[in-house]
Amino acid sequence: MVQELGRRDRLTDAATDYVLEHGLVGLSLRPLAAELGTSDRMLLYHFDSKDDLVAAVLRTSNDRSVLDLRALPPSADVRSAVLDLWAAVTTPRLARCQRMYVEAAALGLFGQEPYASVVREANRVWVAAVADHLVASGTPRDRAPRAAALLDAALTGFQLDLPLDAGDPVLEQAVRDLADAVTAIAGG
Amino acid sequence: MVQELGRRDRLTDAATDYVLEHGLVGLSLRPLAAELGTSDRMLLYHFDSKDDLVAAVLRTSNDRSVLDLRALPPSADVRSAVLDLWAAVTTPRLARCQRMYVEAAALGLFGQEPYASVVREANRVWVAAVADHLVASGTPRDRAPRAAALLDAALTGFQLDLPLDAGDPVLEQAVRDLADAVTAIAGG
DNA sequence: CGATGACTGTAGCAGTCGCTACACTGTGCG
DNA sequence: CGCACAGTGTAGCGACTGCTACAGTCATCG
Repeated sequence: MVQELGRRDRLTDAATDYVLEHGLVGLSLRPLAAELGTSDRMLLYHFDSKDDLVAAVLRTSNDRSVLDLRALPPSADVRSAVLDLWAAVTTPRLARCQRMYVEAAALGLFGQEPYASVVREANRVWVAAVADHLVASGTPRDRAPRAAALLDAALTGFQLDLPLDAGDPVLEQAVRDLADAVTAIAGG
Repeated sequence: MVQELGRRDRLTDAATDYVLEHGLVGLSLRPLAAELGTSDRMLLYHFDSKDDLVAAVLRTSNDRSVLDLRALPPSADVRSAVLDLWAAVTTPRLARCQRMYVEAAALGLFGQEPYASVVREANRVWVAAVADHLVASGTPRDRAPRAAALLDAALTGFQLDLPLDAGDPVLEQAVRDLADAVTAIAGG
């Protein structure tokens, strides 16, 4: 039993990759287990229930997101901070995480657990990281929460429409408008 | 067979109410049919498949949203247009529709049909209605699409976080900031 | 009248779901 | 050694899914 302590952790990691690809909604233990080279029996052994596993996956994905976000170097000014954030968030790796976050948040909209509670915490941590990046890029600390609130909401909204009109020039213009808006909040 | 032409339509309406309440994700024909005083057998007779029914429900909900939105009287200026829009969209009746839209959009994120295609169309119509309201409230016509794009994204994002931090003063401040931002786009 | 077609109830199919009972392996510890 | 126990495979339970086959009931129309 010494084996490896990280058994469950490695399963969580692999499961997260799978769910990021396939989505939360149709998620079923048997196909997931098959892709992981194990069985549903084992997943329910290491996690206590499907909800438990889902919660772990959600947290792992969010940890990755926040890690990526905090790895960003400070931007030259607030305006480029927004543009850099948008660029980061549309990176395939981060976009997947964001997509799953949105999915989880949508499920949480109807109060369904474990989504609702995990999403609440995830959002708190994520917005804090966004605010920190804004501060590191020249936003006064007391303005950062307001700016981050608008910025986060708009970014989420953009991402929701992304597959609808990818590459739409109106969308790209809206991102620039958002950058100006955040700059105004930071500077006013 | 003369009976009433609106058979399917009345079912669609009632089904829409049910889905707005219970969400799309867990949706199952039998409980829905029970609440509607019929059977799954009948739902599949009037609609050809569950997907067909879901698409009808999605369209009905969106029609209601857009109808409500277009019923709004023009606002005094762009800034109050945004605030009025936010007020309208947080109305219980409209909030439910928006919530389901977000859920459908999230499902569409993974390319799942019929969500993806219906949501695309719904978004197009909705954003157009938002743009029209901005124009009616003093936004120059050529600025309206840009303004509506940012406004819609931010509103959607706010709604996604609404159950997380309802009544949060930061959120309310962010709405005012959004109003200023849209005003800047419209006026610049 | 008989026939046609819209509509509905019953009953069930084939499949999937999360989850569990049970037997088994291997390893470490006394 | 013998015991305990983490980990694993097999097999299956009961519930639920979308959907369908089939047999009917009615009003309408030739």
